[in-house]
Amino acid sequence: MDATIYDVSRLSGVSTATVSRTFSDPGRVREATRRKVFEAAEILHYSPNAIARAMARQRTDKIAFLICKKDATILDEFYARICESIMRRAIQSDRQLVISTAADWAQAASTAQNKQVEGVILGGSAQADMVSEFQSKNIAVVLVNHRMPGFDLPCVVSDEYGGMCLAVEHLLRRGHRSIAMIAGRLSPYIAGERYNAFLRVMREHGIEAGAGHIGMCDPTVESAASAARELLSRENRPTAILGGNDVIAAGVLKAALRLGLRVPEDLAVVGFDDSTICGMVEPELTSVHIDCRRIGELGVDCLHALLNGEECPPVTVVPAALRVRRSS
Amino acid sequence: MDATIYDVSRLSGVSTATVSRTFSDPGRVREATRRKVFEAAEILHYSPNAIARAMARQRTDKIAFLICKKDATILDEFYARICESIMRRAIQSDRQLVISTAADWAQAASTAQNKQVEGVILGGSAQADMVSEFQSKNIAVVLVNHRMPGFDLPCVVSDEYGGMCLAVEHLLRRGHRSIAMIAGRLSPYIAGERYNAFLRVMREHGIEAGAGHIGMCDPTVESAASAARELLSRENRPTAILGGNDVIAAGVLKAALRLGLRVPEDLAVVGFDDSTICGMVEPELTSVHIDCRRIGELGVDCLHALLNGEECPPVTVVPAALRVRRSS
DNA sequence: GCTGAAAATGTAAGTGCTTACATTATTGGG
DNA sequence: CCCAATAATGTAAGCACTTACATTTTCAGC
Repeated sequence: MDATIYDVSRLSGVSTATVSRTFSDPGRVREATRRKVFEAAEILHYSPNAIARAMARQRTDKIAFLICKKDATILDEFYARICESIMRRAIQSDRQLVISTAADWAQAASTAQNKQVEGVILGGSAQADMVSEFQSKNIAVVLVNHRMPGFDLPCVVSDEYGGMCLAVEHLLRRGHRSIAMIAGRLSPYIAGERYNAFLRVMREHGIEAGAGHIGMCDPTVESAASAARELLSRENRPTAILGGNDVIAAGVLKAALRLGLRVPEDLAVVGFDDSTICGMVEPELTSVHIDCRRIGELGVDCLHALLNGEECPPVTVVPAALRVRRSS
Repeated sequence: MDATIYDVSRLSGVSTATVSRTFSDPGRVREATRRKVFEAAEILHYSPNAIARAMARQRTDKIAFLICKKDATILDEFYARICESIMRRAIQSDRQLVISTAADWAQAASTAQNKQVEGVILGGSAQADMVSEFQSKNIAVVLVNHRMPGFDLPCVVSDEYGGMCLAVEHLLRRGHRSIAMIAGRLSPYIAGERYNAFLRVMREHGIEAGAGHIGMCDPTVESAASAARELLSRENRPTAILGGNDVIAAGVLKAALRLGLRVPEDLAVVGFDDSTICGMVEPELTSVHIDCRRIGELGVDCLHALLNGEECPPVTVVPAALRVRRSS
């Protein structure tokens, strides 16, 4: 049905090899020949068949972005941003991108196994067996927003620790002494970093933060709101609350408003991720900005390097920044 | 490097044809043979090479979801939801999914041309030349959340018109007479449907809605807020405002709160899309729920039908529903 | 105009699977 | 126990490219 390289070869009067070269390495054929070939191709509506090319070349130039369902989806703005950025960068690097959710991890793995994918970027907390499966299939793996000690995988993460430090220091500078934190059920790695940073900065300033300063909730506004209500109805309630992410912070805001507290006068609220939510709520949320774009780009770059046998730093940390808004 | 069908053939003592059948149509080989083959495959870590299979079969079982950048991204929760759903359904239908943004429309097209993709689902307002290009390449096209009169393409859309009717009727029932609408720069099709529905229902109730009842803004909270401020500072300000989507509604909410208006007592606000924003803001937003999940599923099903040469309804309308919350 | 190196092109053997067609094995009646 | 139908398997020709290697052209320098 579609024209093949043979058709073009015949019409243009050159060999199939030359046609092939004309398309994959135009510099190697003489100007005049090239023109003849393109002309014939035009007439026949020919365009190279990527499948056949992949077959002959033994490479697909295809990479995948896998999001682990447990703590992440494309529905999370956070991962959506990373995804966007990966898409863009993949295109720049002349690679096709396949996106998949780990729900179909089996499928993802088989896609990969079937040699359709040369490397994968794993977002969210990947599982060990996944990773080793990929490795055994000789598929390059890069971790994004996650780390797996023990596995020798390049990873690019945001500076969760530093980000949290910024947030806490900001609140301390504003005079807050009684600061609480409400953690959602984020991935262990992320949660750990933030938690440790919180504790350390507090301690550095001579404040011992105990269990009374830590709330826990599901990653929904309502759950966060009730956790906040709980914290805020205690004897000496905190004057500032750090949300594990912006959704949680929004929940805190809600709880505060319902309790008649003014934000930021009576209670300062700080979120994490700097998602669009921050601008939606009233007052706007101060939040720790994560450079998702950069994370995605660097993820692709790492994979690219790996696939080209180049060096690639084992850990890349993308700096976080604090976006101060009206809620603090 | 990887084991091929030949290796398995040799080790198991059957022909390559039988090995092939064992994997692609196990029912056609005898139990005993099948076992032998699987055993050999296990030992050799063999798994079929999808590229080669695609080459031989002349089909890839691959479809694409293309989002048109102009008025949509994966960053829009709306499209993210559709995307998720398409992913899921594609997997169920044993099809691989490629996702792409129309920014790289050229690339998307070439991917498709190269015969890697048998059909595409176009999200957002597709362009005519795109579509005809696909059609000329004999690639099946399904439109999602959009319609293109003149092109004979199956499309699945949400009942924008009906959804808006629900919203307006709800407000009228609540006693509102002076209802305004703030439209963002949505795609012409969507905006049109909603606008017409608004006007019709108003007129049906004997209210002539003129330019004074229509605001326009960019699709950002701030822009929406200032548009709302403008409407609300007029002589006889509206008692209810319909946002073109939830972001806009959130902006309206902000403007109202800043002007000291109570919601819903002084002003009712209704959004569109029923995104997570609705739950984030205070008070929670009443919004028209769009069944993104269903849209995605039906999109895939349509494409599936098309590819199998089956019948497929030219237009599928997914009903919308009103989620009443505290803001109205 | 001749020569040899470099550039351009051609030849043909893969790449790993599917499948039409040919061949062989199985089996239920008679 | 044989036969024909049917099931199971085998043979080998694609599928549309790439590329190592062989051959031919080109052309600068003499």
